[in-house]
Amino acid sequence: MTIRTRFAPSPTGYMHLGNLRSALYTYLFARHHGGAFILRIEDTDQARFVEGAVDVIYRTLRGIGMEWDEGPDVGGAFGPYVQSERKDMYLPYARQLVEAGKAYYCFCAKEDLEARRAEAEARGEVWKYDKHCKCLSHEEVAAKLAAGEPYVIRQDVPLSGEASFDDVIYGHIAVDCADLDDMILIKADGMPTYNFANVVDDHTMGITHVMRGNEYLASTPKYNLLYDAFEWERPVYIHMTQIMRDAQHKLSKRDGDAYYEDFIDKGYLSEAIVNYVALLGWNPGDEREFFTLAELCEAFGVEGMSKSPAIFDAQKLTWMNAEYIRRLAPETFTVHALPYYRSAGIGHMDTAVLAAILQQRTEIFSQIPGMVAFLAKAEEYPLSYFTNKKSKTNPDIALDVLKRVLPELEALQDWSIAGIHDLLIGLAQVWGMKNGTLLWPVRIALSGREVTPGGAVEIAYLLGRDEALARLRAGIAKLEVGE
RNA sequence: GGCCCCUUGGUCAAGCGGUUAAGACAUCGCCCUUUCACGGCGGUAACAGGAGUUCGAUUCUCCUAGGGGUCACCA
Repeated sequence: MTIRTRFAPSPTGYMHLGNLRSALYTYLFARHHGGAFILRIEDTDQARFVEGAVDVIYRTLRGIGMEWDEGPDVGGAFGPYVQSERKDMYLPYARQLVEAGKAYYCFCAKEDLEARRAEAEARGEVWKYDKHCKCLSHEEVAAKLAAGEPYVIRQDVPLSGEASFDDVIYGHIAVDCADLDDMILIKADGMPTYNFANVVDDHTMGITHVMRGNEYLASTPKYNLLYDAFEWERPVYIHMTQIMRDAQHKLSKRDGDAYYEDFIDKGYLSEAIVNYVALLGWNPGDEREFFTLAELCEAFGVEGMSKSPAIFDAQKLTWMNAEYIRRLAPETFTVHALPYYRSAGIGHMDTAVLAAILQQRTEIFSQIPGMVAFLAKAEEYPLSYFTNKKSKTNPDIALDVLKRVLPELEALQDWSIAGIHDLLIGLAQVWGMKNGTLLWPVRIALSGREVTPGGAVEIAYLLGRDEALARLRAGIAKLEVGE
């Protein structure tokens, strides 16, 4: 048997990380077993439909490399793959169930139901549909139907007995039929409910393994009653955990950083996000942490899936992203960094040198402008920056050093990294001082910052001769004035 | 509230009757060093609680507690 899995998102906006991970696991499971991965769009709720959301789904999945074998835009033998285009196929299936005595027409008005529910709750009872309309005779039903009375079709759940199934991750799940409600299959508007459409779609599309969030765990026995009523073979169920923001709340839309796009915008690498998310709730069984999508396909298995929810740790994602950045070829780093260079006003500077000083220090690309702002524009700084114990320097020493360094640099022919480096290090040696004693004041005067990416040499080079010398002179003037 | 599920350091997480209870992130300290970062070395830190079963429980069972999910003509 060929394994067939599906990812069935609702087009309601951007790609939530929880959804992304569900899609990923579903994809990985199919690929690992040489099966098919199907994309189905669940858009039965037109009220929640968001324009362009389907494209977001396509773009995100493809951008990551998760290609689907069947779906709305690529076709397949089990189409259509958009639920709204399948709306006519559900009612016949529901009628088939009515014929078989596994479902029934219900004419109860919404208001009546709500009243009865309120009564039950007032008595402290749990409301369950009372099968009021199940007792209607064939004639009564036919009459109401003929009269055009609005109706829904409900699943007829046995009053007693046990409904159970075995989940791959959670094991045996059993619930008492007495606790199950007669859920609505077809709504008054003729459209199927999500639950019913899901069962029909999954079966008619030949889905063998249903992978979905564990919020469906408790209702799955009900789904299976439907499969049984149709005499369809039940799929294998794999319920997945949620991603949490903390122990109490799941990662949700209002956290502002629950979306894949949010992280891309902040300068995270797609590969790092996917890698991190894959590890949230799954482990390969060995010590590996870094995986390409292909490696994930190879390593993935349900044995490694966790049954308890995982809390999203932005710090670890950031660490992983930094690792991915460090492993980039310098040229690739530059491709990602360039937009940020431009916005920081240093787009004209030597990208090889920028990469050399920034790549090891960049955790997320959006940090770059803040790190390099001083290169584009000199910043105010206090004299206290010239004091550093380890480098054995203070404003007096700094003034002396800078005054002696300035003419040497002015005379330097070769304004390159090597040229500046050899000159400065050479001077420190000749003058018999620690490298730091000479380099610290120079770097402070050049950058105006205590902490900078790169050292005095790189900064002097990037600034260019004129600007570097100007900043040195300004530093000397500042030290002479003493403020 | 009924029903279902979950519970190893701050976080991810290994473990599947006998371990000094891995590893990673974070954190702390030291080293390297031209600041920071990178890198190297090391430290702190966990089996929710209680009964069983067993020669022996983190591991199996039950109970309690805490947390989550679900009880719609929403998906």
